[in-house]
Order: sequence, then structure tokens, then C-alpha cells
Amino acid sequence: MPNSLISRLVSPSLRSQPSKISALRFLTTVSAAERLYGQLQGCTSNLEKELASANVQLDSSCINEVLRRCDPNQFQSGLRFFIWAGTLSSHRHSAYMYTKACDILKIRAKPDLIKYVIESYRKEECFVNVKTMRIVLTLCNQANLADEALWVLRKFPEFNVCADTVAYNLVIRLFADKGDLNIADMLIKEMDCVGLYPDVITYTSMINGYCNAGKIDEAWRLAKEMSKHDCVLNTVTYSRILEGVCKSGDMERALELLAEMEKEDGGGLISPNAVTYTLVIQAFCEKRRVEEALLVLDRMGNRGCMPNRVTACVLIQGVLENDEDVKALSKLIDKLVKLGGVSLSECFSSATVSLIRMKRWEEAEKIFRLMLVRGVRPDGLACSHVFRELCLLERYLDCFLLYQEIEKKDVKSTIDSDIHAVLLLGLCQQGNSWEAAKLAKSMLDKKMRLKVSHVEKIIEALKKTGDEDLMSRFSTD
DNA sequence: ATAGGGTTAG
Repeated sequence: MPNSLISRLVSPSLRSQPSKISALRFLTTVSAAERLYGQLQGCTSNLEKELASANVQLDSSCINEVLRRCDPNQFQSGLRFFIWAGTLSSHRHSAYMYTKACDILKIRAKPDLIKYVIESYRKEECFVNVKTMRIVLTLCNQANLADEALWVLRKFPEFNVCADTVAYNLVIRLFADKGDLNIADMLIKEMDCVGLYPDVITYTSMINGYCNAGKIDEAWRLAKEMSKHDCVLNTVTYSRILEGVCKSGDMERALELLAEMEKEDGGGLISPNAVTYTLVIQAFCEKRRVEEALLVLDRMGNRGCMPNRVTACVLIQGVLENDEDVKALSKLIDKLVKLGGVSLSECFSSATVSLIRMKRWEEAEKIFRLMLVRGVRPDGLACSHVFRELCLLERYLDCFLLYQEIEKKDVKSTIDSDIHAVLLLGLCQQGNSWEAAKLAKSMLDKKMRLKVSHVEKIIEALKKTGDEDLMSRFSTD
């Protein structure tokens, strides 16, 4: 039994020996987290002061460790710890960490946790400032909790904290995105009463909300109102309205607006950018009016605005869905690449992915192979899609050959470990021992982590082939 | 505060 293979392929959580460097880092993280978690557990009152006395250099992995140690009955302390950590000047939570905290503390499922924590601040007369409240609001934002965010906003006065435009903007955006425009509108009016002014961000959120609700007139009304508060309509806000008009289906009006944006007398403040053009292109493609989408691309190029990956993706899919011939596609790709901003690799990869999504596998394979022949490096997503398809078709050997070729090209990609596992398993089952061994070695080199279930299956498959040579290859390496 | 198809690492 090739024990070394099992132990090396299994997930790290089940492995006993991480590498030396990560082990060292792991230990320092653990000891800091241990101390903080200890404070958190033994604390009877004023948690924040206790935490500060631990005098620990915080980083995200340490914060993560502390949160992970919390039992569900400690989630309140956990949340207080997270909020406290965010208020430190030496540390700033990333968006990722906010999401992570919401996840670990199950805030989406139990949003009342936020309320309990705010109440405990009040009961224990903890020091709370704008920063504290902003962190709580950001959490609500990550968890998409509009009602709780509003509740928090209402608690500001109890701590003698004044809500600022940033706080209002956050809550307004949550309600606008939810489509609850009445509450969002009420909050804007309220800002006025407390001496705050809506800014471009406030207006953009509202306009976006109105557009999503199909209320373009309301969006325009707000856009006109902006100047009253010294806010100037900019490209982003205008593009939002344009997007709304596109969604409403009035493409002629959309083109008029685009022309309006292109006029020079706006001082360039609303001049369309790649996103603006892409929105219009996308709308035309969705309506199967690809010729007009292509005209917008030309228009974009004439103004020196470069298409990007999204523009390319949308147009390529549009052309393919329109059942155009290969010539139309290559003409488009040539044009995109010539305009700059997008590479041949991105275009071909995008075409491959689109075709696979459209279940036009033969064409996808042809284009993928063409890419390799022409020395163009496919991206990770395209590789993953092609490999998955080949495995589904049980063409494991073909897949392995392609895999080897891609390896040589040094694709900076993330081909799932799952696909690797399925391929390895397939090669074993079809008796391609030499190839299986080679793939396994490459996986080991990559320090790839596999699910235990996959490893078990692979070992099982190996037993069936009874290939002693293969066994020895696995176990010696 | 910007669209989308899996980017990184946190």
C-alpha cells in the first residue's frame, strides 16, 4: 500500500507535517491567538480593555484563528473581538476578513448578534466612537443586512456619536440595492435634517436602485437634483442611467445618451469609458443585435477607448450565439487585439469557454487546439473547462496529452485539484499507468491537496490494475 | 461607487 502517496495527497488538515516555514508561522499565530482567545474566555467585564492588555501584534491569520476557536455560545465575544480589532490603528480589516467574520460567526443566519453586541456596549458603558459604529455597519453591509444596518444607524445617538455621510451612504445603498427605495429616499431627506448632504455616492446608489426598479424617470429626476447639492454628474453615475435605459430595452435612447456622453462640452466628466461602452455592447448582444454591438466597438476604438476582458468576452459570446462563421470570429478577435487592452490569449480562451457553455464542444476543442498550435497560452478557466469536458467524455489519454503540453507552456493557471483527481483516476482505470504516474508526480510537485474521498478512489483503482510497477513508482516518489 | 467568468492572499 503506497502510504507515502496517501499521506502526501491528503488535505493538510489531516497531515501531520506542514513545511518548516509555515509551521513556524503557524506557531506564532497560534500562540497569539491562544492568548487573545484566553482573554476572551476568562473575561467577565470590559472585554476590550482586557484584549488591549494582551498586547498582541494582530494580523488577519491571528484574527481568523481567534474567531475559529469560538464556540457558538461565544460568538458575541467573538464579534466584540473582531470589532475591537478593527478599531486599532495598527490594523485594518480587509473586505475579505469582514466576509470571513460574517461567515464564522454566522451573522447572516443570526443577525441579532449585532444587536446583542451593541446593547452590551451600552449596558457596560463601553467606549464607542464613529469608527466602532462604522465597523459594525460594514459588517451589516457584508452580510447584506439592511434592516440591521438601519437599526445600528438609529443607535448612534445613544452613544453620542453623530452619523456621517459615509454611514448614511452605506445604509442607503443597502436599501436601494434591496429595491426598498422609499426607505432609502426617507434617509436622504433625513440627512438634510441633520445637516448632512448627499454626495455623488449617495446619488449613484439611489439612481442605481431606481434603474433596477425600472424607474428611469425617477433616476433622471435625481440626476437633475444633484447639482443642487454641488454634486456633478460623472461617468459612473451617467453610466448607471444608461444601463437602466438599456435594460428598459430602449436602445435608440441608449445610443442618444451615449452620444451625449461623447460630446466634448461635458469637460470629459461624463465621457464614456470601457464599462460604459461594454454595457451598451452587452445590451445589443442580449437582444441579438450583434451588428450594432460591433458598431459600438468601432465607435469605442475611434475614441481611443480600449476594450477590456469583459468587452471581449461579451462580444465573442454575442458573435458565437449569432451563429456567425469562424471568419466573423477571427475578424472580431483581430480587431479587439489591435485596439489593445485585451490579448489573443484572453480572446481565444473566452471563445473556448463560451462554446463549451453553449454545448458546442467540437468547435471548442478545435479552437483550443488551434490556440496551442499558434503558440498562444490558454488561461486557467479555458484549460479547466476543456479538461473537465475531456474527462466527462472519458478521453483521459487525450486530456493527459493536452495537460502535458499546457504544463510545458507554463500556464499561470488554477486548474482545479478536482479535475486533476478525476483525470488521475480515469488514467488508472483505463490502465494508463505510465501517464498516471507522471500526472501523480506533477501533482505531488505542485503540493496539490486532494479530498480524501478522491485519494481513496485512486488507491482503489490502483489495486484493481494490480500494476506493481505503478505502485512502486508511487511509493518511491 | 463600475460590468463579469475563478484570478492572487488575506
